[in-house]
Amino acid sequence: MNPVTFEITHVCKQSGARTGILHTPHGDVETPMFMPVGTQATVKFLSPEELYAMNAGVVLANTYHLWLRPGEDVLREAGGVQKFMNYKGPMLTDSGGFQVFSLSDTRKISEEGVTFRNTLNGDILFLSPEKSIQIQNAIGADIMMSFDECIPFPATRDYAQKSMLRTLRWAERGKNANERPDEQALFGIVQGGDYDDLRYYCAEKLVEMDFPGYAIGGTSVGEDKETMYRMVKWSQEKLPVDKPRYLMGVGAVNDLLEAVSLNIDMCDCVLPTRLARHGTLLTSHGRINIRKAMYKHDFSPLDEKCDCYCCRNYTRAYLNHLFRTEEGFGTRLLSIHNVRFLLRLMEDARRAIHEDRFNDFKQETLAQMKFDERGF
RNA sequence: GGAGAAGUAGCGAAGUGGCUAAACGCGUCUGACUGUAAAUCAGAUCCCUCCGGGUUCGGUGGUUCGAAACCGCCCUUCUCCA
Repeated sequence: MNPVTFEITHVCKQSGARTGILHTPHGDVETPMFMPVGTQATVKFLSPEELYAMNAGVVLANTYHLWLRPGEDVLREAGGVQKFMNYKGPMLTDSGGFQVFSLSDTRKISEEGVTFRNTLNGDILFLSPEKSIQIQNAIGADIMMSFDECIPFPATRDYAQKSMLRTLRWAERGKNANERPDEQALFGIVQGGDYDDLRYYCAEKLVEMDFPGYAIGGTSVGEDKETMYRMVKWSQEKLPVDKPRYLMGVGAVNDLLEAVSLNIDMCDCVLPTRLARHGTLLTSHGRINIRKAMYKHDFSPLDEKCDCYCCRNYTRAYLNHLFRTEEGFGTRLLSIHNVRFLLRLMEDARRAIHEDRFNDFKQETLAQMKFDERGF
């Protein structure tokens, strides 16, 4: 019995994009959706109450980082990450696969797994598919991810193939290692770089293993938009229609809308919270940096169309002041706004799909945001 | 009134003869950020500019091939003593 199941509720007649419901042990969430990232068992600067208030749904946590601190023993004692951080909604853990990419300076990959140099204290660490699942079982999120290798772009065909085949073997090993299959669902991850046949092959092999959901990895690692969308398109073509599709690490507005067009149901990204910490906010007219002098005397809300706590109560001038004085409240307010902004974008996307007008919605939204050539 | 110390770019502060248009910090301005080693990082910040050029280190007059730096005078500030 799969702990996580998916049902499609509508397919847009105009675009083919779909809405659905993801059923999890911690509640149902509507798709397509955006998932905020809480790497170290906290979405930086946001409380669980704030996440509920903005209808956050699924929240991510990270296997590698929680393994280092506080350690799997603490997570077990706590009764899982949800109890630990007091988040009552569904959660998902990334496997540490992204750290194979992002910590590439300090790691070595072998068939057995990946050796990391602990960036905190220099210790040698070893993460394997089995170990990743063991830790993810301790963390206890509703959805676990296969331990994969997220390869850089560009990568040679030879390397992309070898890595993808190894990621497939790791997926099989991870699946066999899951000790809580009735409580925690494990998703497979499609890799294969920028090579169509590798993407197809990987997806087909994963489907043979029969996962309750499938992710697309190895994107948004520095490639251009066209390449990224191509990789997503290839990756999802061979996936079963009735299983959730998760595009990993994508959160720019235009990318999210493109992902929905490509039948993606779930996306996650650190972008809204990171941008917030750096003073950049998302609005229906594009990105702006609140530190700019032009906002010093601007007593309008961040985004007049936004329904978030920040926009309902505070002005650009006040946020400008909070950022210039480095007051942490400003970081919290912008984080609330940016996360809510993307959640609402997806709510609007779902509504447009139900109304069979997603293509129109996408076009209108992007036009309003005045994208430059590089994108949002 | 006497003794001493100091005046460097928006601010603070290095620099005591050429490698100095002048370190560094702050401030200011730009840009970046996509499964978080990121409340971070990169660039700019005397003026005009494409190469390049033009004016600077309280003021002024000197010394020198060459001065922010050495000398004289002046102005200003600070500390201590009366």
